[in-house]
Amino acid sequence: MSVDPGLLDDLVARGLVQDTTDRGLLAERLSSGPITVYLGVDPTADSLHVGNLVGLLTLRRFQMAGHRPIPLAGGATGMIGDPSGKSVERNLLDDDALAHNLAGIVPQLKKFIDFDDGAAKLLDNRAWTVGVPFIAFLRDVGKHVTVNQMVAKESVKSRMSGTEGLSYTEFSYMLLQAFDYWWLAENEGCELQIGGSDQWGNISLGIDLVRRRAGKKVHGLTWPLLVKKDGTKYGKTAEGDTIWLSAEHMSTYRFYQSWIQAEDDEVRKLLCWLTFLSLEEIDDIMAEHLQAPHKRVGQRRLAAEVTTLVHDAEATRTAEAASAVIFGGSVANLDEATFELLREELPTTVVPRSQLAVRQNLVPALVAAGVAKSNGEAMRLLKQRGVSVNDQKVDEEFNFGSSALLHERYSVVRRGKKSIFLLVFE
RNA sequence: GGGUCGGUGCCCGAGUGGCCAAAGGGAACGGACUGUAACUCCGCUGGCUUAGCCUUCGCAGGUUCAAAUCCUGCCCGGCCCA
Repeated sequence: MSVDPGLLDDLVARGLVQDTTDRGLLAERLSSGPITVYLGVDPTADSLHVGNLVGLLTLRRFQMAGHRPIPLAGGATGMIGDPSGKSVERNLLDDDALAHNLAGIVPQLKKFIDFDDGAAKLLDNRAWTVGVPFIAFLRDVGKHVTVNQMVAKESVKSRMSGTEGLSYTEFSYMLLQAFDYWWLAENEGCELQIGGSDQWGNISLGIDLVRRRAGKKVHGLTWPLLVKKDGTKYGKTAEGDTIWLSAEHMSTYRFYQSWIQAEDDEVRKLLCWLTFLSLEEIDDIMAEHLQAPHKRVGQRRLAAEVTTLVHDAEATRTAEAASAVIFGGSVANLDEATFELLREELPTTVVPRSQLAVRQNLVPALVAAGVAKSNGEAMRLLKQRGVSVNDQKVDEEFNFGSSALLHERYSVVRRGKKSIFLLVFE
């Protein structure tokens, strides 16, 4: 089977390479034939988020170049908690939570990788971890690693000098991950582990373990963490919410919008990292974007590509349609079918029609709909002219009379310019 | 272990008995501008049944008409000494 020899150069050009083990050796190995590459994802929540997306797509890039990917669900490591990049000790997940999280994540892992004809393999490290006796682990794994080595890792150093401390449990995390690499090297012929740059310490420890215990030379590659230009972690919307891949956690409309709202300076990088567009195509898009930034060509393409990848083309179409409606003009002329579509995409609150009869006051309605967190905040927003109903600015005197309903049941409530809520009276 | 300084709202930080829901800055949020942008400017930021009441200044008690502010104990951190 042949492989694409340009893979590593492409990854570098996309800015997806932070550190690698010996670059020359890795390049040579990658171009000489298919390699088995693994990416670990711990089930810390029941859905993946954008942070995981970079890794999954990178793994997919390896597959498209002819290599064999192993997405690894960290059922065992997820029970311990990785201290890397974490400033505080984490709560341990119980079995139920873990099973629940795995059930959510595994289908997402499958979505990005092609498993036909054994082209890839999905594994859970519980399979080879939970049954290992403690004494055996200490003898077979612990003996090959010095505490000096472990303490020298940045993730450990920062926690030891900080105020939070580090439990022995989390301290041991890197041994488990190293053990995974060793197991995969022995049993799956895995020769490369990839991950975010915060994983470098864990990956390199695994490489050492494989060399000492199995006498094999394996490789590692990390990409920079996805951060904004101000240095804060990406993966949050403007409102500070995590960008989830699951439609249950974040509607496809909001997912789409979170890319539309990307900053100009970040679009190119996001296109490189989160789409399979070629660099030439990306350059063309950016050139067009710079001609007329207000058209948001880059953001639109980014949002469409990523939404289609994570959800599907249909989700992209409805999100585009919803966006056009919401940001395109007055909401008053929309037909009923469009409202039913928006209903699925926007934060929607169903209000009993009986509330209309009592001429429900606006303030509690705003709180109930999630527009404001408290009556006080609702009052403040109203006072600042920050709320509109069906594109009409309203004040606290406003009531949801029948005149406020479109098609006799819908009211579109906006907070500021970008936050939008739908009320349905039934 | 001893000494010492400190722990205040989302974050930083002022406040050392009443005028404190607590200065100032950052961040967030709303408004103007704009490209669903950046920059800039303005407003605003505990809750409530709002002339008042409730919760909040590390935790638990206490003194006082009144405590973020004083006292006691405890927990946590910085620095110095051992």
